[in-house]
Amino acid sequence: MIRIGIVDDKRNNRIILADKLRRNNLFDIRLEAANGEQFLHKMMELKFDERPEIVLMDLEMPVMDGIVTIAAGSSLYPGTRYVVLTIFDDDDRIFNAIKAGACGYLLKEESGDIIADILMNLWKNGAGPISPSIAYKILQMIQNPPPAKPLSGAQKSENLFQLSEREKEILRFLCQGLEYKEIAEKLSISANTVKKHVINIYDKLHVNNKARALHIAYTKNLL
Amino acid sequence: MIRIGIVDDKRNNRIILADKLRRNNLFDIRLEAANGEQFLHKMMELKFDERPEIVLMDLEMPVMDGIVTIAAGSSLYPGTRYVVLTIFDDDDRIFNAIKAGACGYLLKEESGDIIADILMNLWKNGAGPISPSIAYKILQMIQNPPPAKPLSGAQKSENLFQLSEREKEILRFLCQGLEYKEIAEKLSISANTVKKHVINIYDKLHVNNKARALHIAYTKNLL
DNA sequence: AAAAAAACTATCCAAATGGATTATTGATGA
DNA sequence: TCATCAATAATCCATTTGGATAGTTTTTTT
Repeated sequence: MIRIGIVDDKRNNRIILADKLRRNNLFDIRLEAANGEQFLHKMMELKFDERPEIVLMDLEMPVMDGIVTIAAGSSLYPGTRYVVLTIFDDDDRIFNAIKAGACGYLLKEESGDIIADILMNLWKNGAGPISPSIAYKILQMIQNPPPAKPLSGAQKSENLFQLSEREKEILRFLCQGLEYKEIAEKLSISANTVKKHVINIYDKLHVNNKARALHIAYTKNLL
Repeated sequence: MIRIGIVDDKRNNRIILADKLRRNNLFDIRLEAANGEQFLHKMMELKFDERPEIVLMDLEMPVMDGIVTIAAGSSLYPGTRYVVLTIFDDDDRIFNAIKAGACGYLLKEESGDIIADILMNLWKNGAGPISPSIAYKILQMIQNPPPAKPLSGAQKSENLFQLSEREKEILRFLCQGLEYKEIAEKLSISANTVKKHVINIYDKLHVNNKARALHIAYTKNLL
């Protein structure tokens, strides 16, 4: 049984999808959530070996958008793979999702059998479902790297989490292991302010402690 | 009819592949070569509209290696697309081949039908053929760009800090943002013990807080 | 000029962390 | 066999952190 998570804001969609998957006895729906916030929260509460191995993620959601959710989730819980589920075959969004850490995408209309097939394949071979047009975009990206960028691996991830300049600055200090009051001194502000910034950063990254924030910072190149 | 070229040093491979392709009447094998040198020579002798539109290129060849051949060929004859055919799916070579100008990458074991399908698709849509498992590898390369390796030799920073197995284990949990008692639970030991280990880790890394320890862990690949 | 974001400051409180010290057990090695 | 070391565990104590809440002041945008 493959442990599956479903994130979609429409309750009906979740039910339909869960039904499709339950039809053959290969999938165990372990987690349902109506938005990213809820999803991350539920993931946190699950033990490692209870977390879904594959999460089907809707992109069009209120509260916390699917791409941000994948970015945060794939950093925090690398044992889980994310497959985008969407009604639109919109290359750009899917491409962004993939950069955020998704390993494939599926259209919602696909039949239960096809979805089941693809998920099985993902689980067995680690090969995610990727449409030819997406694969081609990826290729082009490698062959023609975006202009005026150093070809060294580090590319700035485009402010996926909407951190302000000040927040990024403080995140960098955090990564260096400075304490609130040390950062405060460096910036000539109060330690209370630093703390407030840090809490705001945690909110934006959807985490609740320094280690997790740094984990995202390092793995998503936020520095 | 799509004009095809096949470059492989094993005569037998060329024959098998040509047979696979000839089975349906879509492909016209125009050029065969046993190595890069020979391939480029034959290309030169052909008129523009006789040259293959797609070349299937083995990588493992004597005299002139497939990657160099693609690099040269794609410069000299941009009207021809190159698809790498190989038995190995080794990340570095894929990456190099693609940088050299290959527009797709196929494993030799793929069935004739699949190869035919993919080539047709390449011809019609310009979308390069990529086996799912290869596509996934490319994805991963994009998602985790290989860290620009700083120095030669001692890449395998073999336990530079002399951490014990237990300590490394605990360091990994720390990086995931777990607290002492969560780690304690996972390992079925006391939180006090975890704390002791953490302090020992700090000693070995010569740091005095979590953020600095994680900084070293991430930047020195201790995970 | 008004409204909306960012940045700044503060206080209270609970929880987590770090440091130092002491002690038992089992495994490894000289 | 004796010494050492890794792993285990506990206690005391000060400091740091996380969370909630409530403000003020700049800056930016509309």
